[in-house]
Amino acid sequence: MDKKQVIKHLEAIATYLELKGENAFKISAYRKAAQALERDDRSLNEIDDVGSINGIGKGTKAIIEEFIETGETETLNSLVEEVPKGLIPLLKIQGLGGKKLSRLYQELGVIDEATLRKACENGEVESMSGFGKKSVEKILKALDDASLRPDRLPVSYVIPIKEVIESHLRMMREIEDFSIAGSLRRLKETVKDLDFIVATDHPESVADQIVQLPMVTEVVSKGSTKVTVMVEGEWNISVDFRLIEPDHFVTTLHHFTGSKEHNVEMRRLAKEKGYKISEYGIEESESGQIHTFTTEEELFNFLDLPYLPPEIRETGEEVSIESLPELVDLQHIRSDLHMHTTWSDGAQSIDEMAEKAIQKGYEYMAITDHSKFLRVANGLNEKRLLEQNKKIKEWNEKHSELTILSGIEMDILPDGQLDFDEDVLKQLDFVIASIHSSFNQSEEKIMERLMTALESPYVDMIAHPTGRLIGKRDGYPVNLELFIDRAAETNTIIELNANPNRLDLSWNWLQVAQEKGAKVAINTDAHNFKMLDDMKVGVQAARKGLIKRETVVNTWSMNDLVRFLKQKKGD
DNA sequence: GCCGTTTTCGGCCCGACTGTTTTCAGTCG
Repeated sequence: MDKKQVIKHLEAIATYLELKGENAFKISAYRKAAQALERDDRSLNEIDDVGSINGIGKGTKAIIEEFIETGETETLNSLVEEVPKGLIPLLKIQGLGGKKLSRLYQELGVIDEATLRKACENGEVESMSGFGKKSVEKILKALDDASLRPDRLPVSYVIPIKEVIESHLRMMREIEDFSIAGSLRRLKETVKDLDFIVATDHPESVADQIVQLPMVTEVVSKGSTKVTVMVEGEWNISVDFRLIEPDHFVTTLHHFTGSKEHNVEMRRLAKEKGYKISEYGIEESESGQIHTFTTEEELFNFLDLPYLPPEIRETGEEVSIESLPELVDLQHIRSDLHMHTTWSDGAQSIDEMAEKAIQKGYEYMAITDHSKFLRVANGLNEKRLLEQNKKIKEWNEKHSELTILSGIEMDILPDGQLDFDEDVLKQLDFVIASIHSSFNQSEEKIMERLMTALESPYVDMIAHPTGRLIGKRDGYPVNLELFIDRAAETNTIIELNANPNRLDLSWNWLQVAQEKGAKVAINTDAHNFKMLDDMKVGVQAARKGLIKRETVVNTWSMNDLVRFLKQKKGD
């Protein structure tokens, strides 16, 4: 029995209560209890008395204890008997909440997708009070779309959509300021929809322009302060625009950046101090005076909080942080240590990549093409690698504004061997080891492969440690505790691969890595120069894990990095 | 269902929009 199971059980109770149309506060009490348990650092065994946790009272405590003891609870069992299981997925349909669904069940006998569809089609739903023609249309459409789309979309899918929308908003003259908000601004790995906050004195006109945008395929709703549209692509995604007066921009942005838990904590804190927060400002409860702000920094400072960047506004715990260490920021980045060129499967030459790195203000960078094992990527053999090495030396002699480190992204072979011998690796400035093959091996075998790389004094960094592609594949099985421990002990750098498909290692494990003293590099793994821009996404992901500037080796000077790498080799 | 030196009852974060109503409940973020 572990904590996750208990959390799931409490959440299941909440969902069933919702379907019963129970009191909303009762439902949220169960959800709060689940969250409280999740947020507690301790494992289930380490918690003496769950009742002592804030948010868990007598009732929930009894349920938790019953569940731990017997693996089930009377509460959920009777709920399951009362409420048909098939109703649960129907809660996801826009516009159907617990109350309405509960009525559909009780009055029409709707118990699952099929019966709901039938009740819509034969006119029963439309004839119910509170429902009408439009409700039926919406439900039917949702039922048709439901199977087409995953619940949440990978961040790599939505970033380009966000950027196109931004380019249109930038051209609208009546918009004073705008920003992405919501979970994309917090850089969740997957998101449900997009939220934009738009400051304007002409909301009607701007709303008219927004619904005319070329990517908009459907207008879901259009009011004086909010417009919701659908954007079709491989998957459909809904996009909200909040149109607000410029004075309210910052408080609205904060509000809709969330997370929900963050907002709840902020409001609680504000209330303690005698204020009331809404998207329109912070109101003094006594006098009714409303404060607005020009930056989010001001807003946080007003409540005596340090500036909390969007990425860390997740669990609500961040609100009680007393002081925040200096987190890594895009401006701190001095290099990119993982990229490819036309020598293997990249699209640009060494010169072109270097040119771009100079434009970004980097002081140094590493060229790390694939090694010979990766034939599909035109991996370099020893001869070509040393040729490239020579070319890079020549480049460095001609240029003073940037130094290129000669590197390689060397495969860790399926049998655990490294693709190059030590006498070759010795001649390089920066050696990356990574796995691109045999993902389906056992965890034991995968760990053997990773350990070989970690133990080699010539391997400086492990790239994309789990091999995952967000929303597409899970990656190979890694014992991350073990991996991180050994990386920290051997001073092997752990990569945060900034490619939005990867974000590997993930922020939550990076946080563990930092605690254990491991060093991190944020790299783009660029295969063309546009991809060098992914650095900003990588930095966001790192901040989400509260990664400090000093933990990230590519914020260091080149001399500091070279010294660190030498030490590792025992020189 | 949880919580509390403004408390053991009556709040619980707050506001907008839709679709259905004739003033608002339900849903959503």
